[in-house]
Amino acid sequence: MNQDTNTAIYTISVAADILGISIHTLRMYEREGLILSYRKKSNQRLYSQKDLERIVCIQKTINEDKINIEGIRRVLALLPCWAIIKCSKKDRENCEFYSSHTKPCWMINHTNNICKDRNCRDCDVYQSFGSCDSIKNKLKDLLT
Amino acid sequence: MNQDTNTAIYTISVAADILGISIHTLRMYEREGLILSYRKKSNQRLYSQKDLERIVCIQKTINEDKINIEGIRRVLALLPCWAIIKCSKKDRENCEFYSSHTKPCWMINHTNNICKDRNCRDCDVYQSFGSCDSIKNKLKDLLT
DNA sequence: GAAAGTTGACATTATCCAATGTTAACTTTT
DNA sequence: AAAAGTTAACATTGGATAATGTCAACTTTC
Repeated sequence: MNQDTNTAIYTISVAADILGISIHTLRMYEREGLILSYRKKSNQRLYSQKDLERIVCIQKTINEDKINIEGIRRVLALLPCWAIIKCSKKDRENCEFYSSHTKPCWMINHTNNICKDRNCRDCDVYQSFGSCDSIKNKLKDLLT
Repeated sequence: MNQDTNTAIYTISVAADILGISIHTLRMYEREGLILSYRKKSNQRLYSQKDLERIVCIQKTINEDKINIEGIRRVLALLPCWAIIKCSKKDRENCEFYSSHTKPCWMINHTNNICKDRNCRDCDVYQSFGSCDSIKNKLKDLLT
């Protein structure tokens, strides 16, 4: 029985070691809205295998594709979450993200709509970027 | 009777003067796929008022929003042209862009589909970025 | 025919920024 | 109690890159 790739097991220093980067970088990516880490009750970060893959993907985008962090954030901000999780007209009206375009939805505090009780880390929207293929594929799915 | 803002009247040096940038920059933006200039039969570039607005928009995105050129190109590459101009299944199959995600559609040579005879400069897809508001609005229109 | 346009290549410059280091004050884990 | 985690602020560094400049060979406009 394999360990679930979704289970957060690595502490920040272990994750940094595996990835060959510094813990600063991991915290920066999170501060910049590119990743969300799992937090224990004590607020300690933990990373899953899937998290690591996402981070590798981000590194590739920065170092090989040469898109800067602000650019990546804007691309992520284009994910049409409302269509992905199928939120209602009312939900959209109560969503700060729906009329914004500089930050991904998971960087916004949702207090008054369908996302209130959802965990962004587990959400399809956040995970659209996880496998390193373009979010364009997501758009293709959604647009006939 | 006002001059049509779509009419290309400024040569590159005049446009550069008006914008306060060098002609090199204008050519670079074009080489990078951010803009398309009108060309006379002799291949000389001409710019319209609308072109200038688009360029101001690009400058803002680079200098104020701090997205680098590769980032802008990727954002533009996310425009779902197939949904905007409503091309057929066959058109999509014959479209190099549909399965690419690094370049805007207008950077790709269309030889075998609906875009073959279209002028990208006049196309809704290219002009989605013209007014400096996000292409997210375009996605909102398209995704209910 | 002079001025301004074209492409392409190569160089430079000034700025920016991703990544890391360091320190401080504190909390949690082991 | 030591090791490792947390946030926050500030500094540094190395490399990238947006923007210009220049030169060459040529064409078009005026």
